[in-house]
Amino acid sequence: MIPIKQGQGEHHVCSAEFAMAVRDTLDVISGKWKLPILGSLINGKKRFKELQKDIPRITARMLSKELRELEMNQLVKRTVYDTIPATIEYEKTPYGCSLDKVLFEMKEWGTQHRKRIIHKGKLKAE
Amino acid sequence: MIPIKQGQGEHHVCSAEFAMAVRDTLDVISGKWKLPILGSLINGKKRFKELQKDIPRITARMLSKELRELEMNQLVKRTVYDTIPATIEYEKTPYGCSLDKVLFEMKEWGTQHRKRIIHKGKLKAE
DNA sequence: TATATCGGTATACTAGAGTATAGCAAAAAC
DNA sequence: GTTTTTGCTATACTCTAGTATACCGATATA
Repeated sequence: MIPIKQGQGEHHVCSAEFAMAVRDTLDVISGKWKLPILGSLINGKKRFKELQKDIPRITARMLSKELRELEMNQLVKRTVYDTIPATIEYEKTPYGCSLDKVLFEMKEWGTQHRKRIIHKGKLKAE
Repeated sequence: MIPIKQGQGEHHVCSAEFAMAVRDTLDVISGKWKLPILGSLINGKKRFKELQKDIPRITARMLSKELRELEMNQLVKRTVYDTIPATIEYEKTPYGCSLDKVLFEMKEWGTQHRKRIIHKGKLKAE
């Protein structure tokens, strides 16, 4: 048995809290359709059917569900206009924009990571 | 029909590429155990059993699987020492540390988001 | 001989995320 | 009438992430 030892880690609460906070953010933006939806709303307000047309292959069920979650997290605002048939608009809130910094960092890292890893055939080239 | 219209969004390729890059990052760090593992490796090298002890309730199967993924993404390095029984050490790579900026932003946002949302009873208080 | 340790793998299961399809109410256009 | 539009919901399914449990070979320890 070789004496390999070094930094025999006490593991602090800190790390668990860190993980929780990161996971909270993760929960808000993960799911197959949240990013496409937020992406589509960058260009301004959109109605339900517009979002559907904008996001290929999304089902009404998923669009509805994800919009509801985004709304609960206050990233998206839903406005109902009393027309017939009902007009309902979705838009990114200012708070939703507070995520931009996070998303920007993730985009930067993801971009370079793809370049780095793609050569070894790990990521789907698409 | 009320003429509600404004920013009739042409939707660019840009947004899809953005979503892809963010998702690449998401794929690397999501999964139930990746953050706890990276957290445990902050304190230095660890052996398999040490990680198991450090991360309550993780199964050998998941630990092994997640470590393999982290290794494929070059965030973690696996070193085999020719002892008996074999000694195997895992450690965060310098490249793994390049994620720190992203994780920091996610932690910051997640922390304030929990404070913001918890009052409305959306997040599990834990 | 039996048991423990190390670093896992194999097999089978469960639960949750996502899909597919049909339908609804109310009015408008044909 | 019948069909179309809007913004969804209900039901049933599939597929994948994660869990539970047992086991492996080699060696050391009792």
